Amino acid sequence: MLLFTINPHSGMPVYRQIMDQVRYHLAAGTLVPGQQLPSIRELAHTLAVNPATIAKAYGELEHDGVIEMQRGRGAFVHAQPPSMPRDQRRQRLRTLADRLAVEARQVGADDTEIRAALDQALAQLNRKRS
Amino acid sequence: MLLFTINPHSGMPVYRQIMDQVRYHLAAGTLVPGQQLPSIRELAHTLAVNPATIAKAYGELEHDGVIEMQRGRGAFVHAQPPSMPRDQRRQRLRTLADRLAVEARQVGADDTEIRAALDQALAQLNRKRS
DNA sequence: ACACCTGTATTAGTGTTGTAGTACACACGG
DNA sequence: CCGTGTGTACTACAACACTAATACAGGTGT
Repeated sequence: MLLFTINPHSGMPVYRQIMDQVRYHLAAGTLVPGQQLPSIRELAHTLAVNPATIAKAYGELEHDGVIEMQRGRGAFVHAQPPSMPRDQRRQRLRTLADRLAVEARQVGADDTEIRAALDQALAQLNRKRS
Repeated sequence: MLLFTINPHSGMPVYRQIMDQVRYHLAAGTLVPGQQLPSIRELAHTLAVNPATIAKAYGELEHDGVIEMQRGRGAFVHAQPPSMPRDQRRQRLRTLADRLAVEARQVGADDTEIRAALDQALAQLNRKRS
């Protein structure tokens, strides 16, 4: 199964597209803790990009505590997901929610529309999780 | 009243901090359609940055239809806010909501926490609006 | 021990971003 | 008409981002 696809002309940097997709699949449950990821070289080959680009994506993900890399073995999604202290998590959530709220208001959306969009996004993640 | 404050060492570009604050105040109702903004030079002076930096922020905001600039007169928030077609707005909201959902899951938040954070963010905007 | 897998480090090139400086052009008010 | 406000256009430059190329080093399995 092909887990990743990239668009080199999308304007978004390749390494970031990789990161986003790992995060997405993790949030959706397509990737589970402990699971092995494609090796740097393998993924670089199938996506036709330089290994250093994948290495950068994986390196950042490791720095964020999302995945774990072992020489000679490969890359794996971290066994126990990075758990934030509740307070710090609350603050982070507020930052993210503020951003959504402001940008949504910007396009003229009201509270109901915004909540509905969030509900749909959460529902889709939960559906894939099953 | 001082409407803007910036942190040159935050890592986030100054012009983007300006943009975010204009958008925020607009969403919160602190800035209302038609209202005049501080001039490029004036704001540049009070924030101690180069006028071109403010010009860039204002320029982008104008390109996005948020504000309107007139030579010799000044900058004003656009009279009628940019209204998107419903479909396009729905799609945009989903993109924003997806991002929030994925990043929130990343820090281990569950649906209830996420919804609560959004409710708080919306409540705060509505409160200032009054 | 060896071959082959893995990630790591270093260097470099190319483009873009962010800010600054400076000079220009239009609009208003005396 | 002229001075002073305004936004605009241009160049320059340092910093960073992104990707690539290449060589290195540790782990695994036979």
